[in-house]
Amino acid sequence: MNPPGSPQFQLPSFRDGFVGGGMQQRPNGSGYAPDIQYDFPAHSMDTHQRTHAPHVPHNFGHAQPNASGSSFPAAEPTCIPLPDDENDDFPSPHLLLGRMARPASKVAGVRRSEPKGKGKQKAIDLPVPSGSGSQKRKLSTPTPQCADVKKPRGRATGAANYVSEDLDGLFDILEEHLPLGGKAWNSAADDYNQWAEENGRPAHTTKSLELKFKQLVKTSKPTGNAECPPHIQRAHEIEMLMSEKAGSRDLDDEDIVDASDAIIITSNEEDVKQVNVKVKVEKPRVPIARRPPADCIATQNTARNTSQDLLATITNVLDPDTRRARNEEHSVNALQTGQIFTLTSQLREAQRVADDLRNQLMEADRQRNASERRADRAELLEMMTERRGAQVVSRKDLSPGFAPRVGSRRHSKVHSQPRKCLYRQEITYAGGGKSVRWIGGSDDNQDEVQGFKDSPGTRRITYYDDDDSDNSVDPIRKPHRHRDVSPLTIQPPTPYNPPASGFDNSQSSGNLAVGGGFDAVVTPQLQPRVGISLTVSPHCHYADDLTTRARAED
DNA sequence: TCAATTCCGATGGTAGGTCT
DNA sequence: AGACCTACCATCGGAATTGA
Repeated sequence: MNPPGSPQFQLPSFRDGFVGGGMQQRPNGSGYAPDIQYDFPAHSMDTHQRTHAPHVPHNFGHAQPNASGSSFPAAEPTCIPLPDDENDDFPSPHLLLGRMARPASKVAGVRRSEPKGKGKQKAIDLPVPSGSGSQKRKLSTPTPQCADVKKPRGRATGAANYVSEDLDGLFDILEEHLPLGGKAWNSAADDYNQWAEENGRPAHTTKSLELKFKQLVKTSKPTGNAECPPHIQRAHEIEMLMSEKAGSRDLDDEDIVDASDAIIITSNEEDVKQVNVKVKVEKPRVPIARRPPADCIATQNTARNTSQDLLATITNVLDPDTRRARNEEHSVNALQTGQIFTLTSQLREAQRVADDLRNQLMEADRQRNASERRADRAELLEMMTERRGAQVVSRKDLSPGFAPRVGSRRHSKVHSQPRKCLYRQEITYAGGGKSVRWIGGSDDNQDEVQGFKDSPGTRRITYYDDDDSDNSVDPIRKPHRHRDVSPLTIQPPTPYNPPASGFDNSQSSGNLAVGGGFDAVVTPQLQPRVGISLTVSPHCHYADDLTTRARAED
């Protein structure tokens, strides 16, 4: 027998028996493993117990350890003789367990192709193949090939501190992205670096930006100064937006446990039975309780008994009143959600109808404009035809497929009494666009009667005509007596009916000269009097005569 | 010079997915 | 259901740099 403290008495710990650490000299000299709990006092051990490992049951294994090594009947598993030991003592547990203990033959993960380390160990031990595995680890952890080139620790050379400008730019980008995960942070960091490049600021890595932001968020209040720095305040605001985006918020203790709702668990069996009923607690939709930082937990719950909090939370969850109230709240939420959906769909439908009506209005406006343009062209052709005296040309020949308009506000009188047209007026609007109107009789001052005023920049050009200008070669007429709103007053030349023998019917370009067999150029003259100068260039032998007659002034 | 700041690596925890 | 794997995150400490 070896007294405690002797080398023979020293036994390995249970862990050492499996790990293979063997027997080691303990610094305390006792030889007991420090991580073993003994449930009997040392003074109560008899010789038999003190001889053998106190943490091994006396009937542990196949044999009852015996110093003498005497055998027992084979029927007793405890009487199986032990192999010879060099110490002639109870064999070490690690020797016994080496034969008895076998690892489980069926364990999870045996189907995996190759053994891998867990978590970071895998990334450190094994090279990460490209395109698979952890991208994050692949970036941050060097592979064995490049493990020799150890990245220098500490701050990188040339890394500049954050200044207010950098923080403002970072806050702007974070406020736009509201990153919640790593990918979002990468995107935000890309934008920030792009912004930094444009503004001549140093770029930072994603982790640096994230660390800086979270460092600002968790900045504690300085004692003695109640003013929160603006950048920290803005960081808090952005962090709040992130929480809202994630559909979570911090919960105070009052939100978690309401003392008035807590129930008391007694030893009554009926109460216990009620409590033990399985309750499927529905997951709350919003808000989700978000775990506060560890330091917040430590500071807020320091004085609170954790078990009591847990018990209070459980009892609160299982409270029938609380459950009923929760169900009612869920019902109300569901009803409100349904109403919101209904209103949203109605709003969307109304917007769609409004868009359709707007499109129809625009289409009708376009059609109206096109019709007016066609009507103007038709009227112009009609007037030109009539003034040529070509009565043989019918209207439908001039405008095939276009029916004459009847009842138009602006042109009804023109159509009904085309010969009453006294002059033609072209209106060029300041905002673009142009309109042509034929005015005669009492219709010429229609705008004044209706109170219409020309907008600034609007220009009116009026071509005057007289009823007695039937096919007259003289193109010059006096300005109409009714009004002359434009400094340029031009009367179109009366079409010239060429003789049957070969005059060409060319027309000059522009609105200053129209004619058959000659070109007419009208030049306005404002000094000394308002008038025009008309130059006619005939294409025939009448040129001299026509030029002489046409040159006139009023 | 030194406090503040930044970066990096290490460590541990958590949650979700996969596999047995 | 449980073990394992993986990604992600928080935290800490050391080292280097920055700027007052």
